[in-house]
Amino acid sequence: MSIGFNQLDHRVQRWVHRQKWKNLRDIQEQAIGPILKEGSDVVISASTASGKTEAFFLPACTKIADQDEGFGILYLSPLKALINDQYRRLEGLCEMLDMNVVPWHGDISQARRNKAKKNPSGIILMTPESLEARLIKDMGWVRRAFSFLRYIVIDEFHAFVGTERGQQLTSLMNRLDALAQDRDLPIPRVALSATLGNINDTPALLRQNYNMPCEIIQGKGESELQLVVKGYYDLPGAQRLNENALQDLYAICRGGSHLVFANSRGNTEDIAARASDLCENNFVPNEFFPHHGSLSRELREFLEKRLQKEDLPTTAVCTMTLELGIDIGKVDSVIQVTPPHSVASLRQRMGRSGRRGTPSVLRMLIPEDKISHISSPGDKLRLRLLQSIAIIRLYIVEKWYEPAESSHFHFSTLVHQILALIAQWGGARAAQIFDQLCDKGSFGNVTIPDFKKILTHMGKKELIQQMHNGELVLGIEGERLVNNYNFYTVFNTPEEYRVVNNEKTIGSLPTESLVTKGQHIIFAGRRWKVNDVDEEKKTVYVNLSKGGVPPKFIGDPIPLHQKIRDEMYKIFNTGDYRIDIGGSKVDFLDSSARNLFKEGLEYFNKHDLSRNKIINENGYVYLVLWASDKIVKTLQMIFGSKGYEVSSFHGIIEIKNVDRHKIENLLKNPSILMGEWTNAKLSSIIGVRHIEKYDEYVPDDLLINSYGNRYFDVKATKHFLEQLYV
DNA sequence: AAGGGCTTCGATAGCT
Repeated sequence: MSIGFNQLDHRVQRWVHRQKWKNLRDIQEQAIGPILKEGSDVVISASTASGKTEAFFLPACTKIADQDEGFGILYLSPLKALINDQYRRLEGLCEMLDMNVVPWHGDISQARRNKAKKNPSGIILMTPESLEARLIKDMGWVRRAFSFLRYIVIDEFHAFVGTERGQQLTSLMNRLDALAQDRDLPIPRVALSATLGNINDTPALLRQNYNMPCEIIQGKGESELQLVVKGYYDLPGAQRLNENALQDLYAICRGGSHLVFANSRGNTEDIAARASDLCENNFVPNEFFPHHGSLSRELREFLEKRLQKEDLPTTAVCTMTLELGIDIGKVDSVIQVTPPHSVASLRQRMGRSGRRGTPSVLRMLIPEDKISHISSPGDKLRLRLLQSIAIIRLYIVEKWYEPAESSHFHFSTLVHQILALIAQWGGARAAQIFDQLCDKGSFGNVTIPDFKKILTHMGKKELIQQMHNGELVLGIEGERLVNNYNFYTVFNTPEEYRVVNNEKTIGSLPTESLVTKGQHIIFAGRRWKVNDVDEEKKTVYVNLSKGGVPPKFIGDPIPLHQKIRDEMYKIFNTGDYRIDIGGSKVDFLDSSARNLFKEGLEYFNKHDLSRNKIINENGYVYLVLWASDKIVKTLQMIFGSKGYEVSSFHGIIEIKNVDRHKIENLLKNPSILMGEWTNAKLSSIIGVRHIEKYDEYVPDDLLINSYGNRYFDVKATKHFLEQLYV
């Protein structure tokens, strides 16, 4: 083997030999030096199943091999399922080293935790929430157990970036550093990630106060890809996937191992159930199963295990629950039904396909409505197809994907961390809290006046109170929040019904889905009749039955990035979507998708949409701007504030009963149209701004600000309009 | 008329 390999502990080397690896992969080789040196943070970025985990653990375990006191490695993961996977993968290596490894999350038994608690050593695998709980409940133990900690490693780091949980995560790491103040250097942080929008920004996201260098290790590019986009004609207003597409999907998947991404839980359920029906009609055993966040853990694990069995044909119809690195092996192909929402998630999904030596295969099935008198310009432009093509081109040609939005304020999480810090220490001074959370912490964009405002407000709401000596302690309401076990999570959890069949929980439904007794529903890929709804116990009882449609699942908006709309416009403007490979143009649309594209392009040209921005049809003025959803939302609010009846769909703004010239004049005079509006002003005319878990404890003016910056962008809109007619 | 995801948590009572 290599020089790097020789630096590994001989027991680690023996483990590598036993895996029958001929040599270490490139990233594994590269990681050895920086990890062993312990003098820097490290980012390891490579595709799924590229050996990232080993790239970290081989050298890290070498380093802590002979340390028998205290945990040497803290592994943090966004998913319990991932912790269980990693535990299984680490067991062999750790046995070889006679090293402890302990999984620690909400589903791990008390007995197991107590054992680890008495004798902390080796590797601990945790969720951020579990670490939060330990810090609050037993800081003394954490201080002792982690006093010889050598590394903190975060798996699927990209899943945290820009989110409330990400803020909590970095805050937790800072709080660990603060507990270990006698160390010369802070504890090295290692991020493992598949997709990082802009990798050079990652070090700053991993550690805010930046008193540690950071090494970046990047895996080689993607492997070969095969790809086809298939188009379908739907009846106008069709709600469910059309029969032809379903038949194709069945024919593609039957007998193999595939992942079908269908965007919504409702679609996922519908497709899984109807593909199962096809199996039944064809007298073959069912091989189609749904996988999403509302299904019980048992059902999900059953499917994950089944996917690992290579000889058993299995198709998972899934949402993003199968995007992250849960161990399911590689599949023959990925099928995307209806357009993806982002390049980043398409990339993530593609990482699931491509067995050893074979290219990854992507098929997109994109239905569009047959044109009728109710068709909107969005239908006529075939925007679903166009969006699919644009995302593919950005992925393959531009090799671009959305960077995570890391500029949000997340005041809700700040409130949470203030409470957590006070609870952890029993009390703290305002200056200390600011120093740790804001100045040196993950809330660096919060100013001192804003921080003071938040503390004052928290006092008013009895979350905290000030002692005579100036120290802050929990107030009555603060005690109530912190002592609820729901406190450790920083994100919102909607109220749900349990769905029960024969005393077994098969999943949960949001209470907003409003299921009623006697209703027939599709759930967990099967058809049921609702026998009873127990409002008290929040339980829905179901029995197997026939017929039915999926219940309503309610989701949040997923805004489309400006770059995707730019690409969509560019494709129609040039009239060519094909990809240039080695000087020849490669077409990846089937004949009906090509037809759909042609129809869209004809409509684009008919209305001269490379110059013209307005279509006047069916009593509406449609603004076809090719702007990001954020800009569209901003404009929609502004037109709304002027009294127009306005809505938007697929990025096209629709205004009812208005003269097109009036609107055109406004678009041509951005400064008049935009007036004195700011993000905050727009946000202040919205009724309810509570989005995140503890927003109700955030002062209103701060909330107006953060809500405004999240959903609107007046500056970008102004800039966009200034470029519109030049 | 029409579109959309996911994650997680402790202690104890009361039972086998």
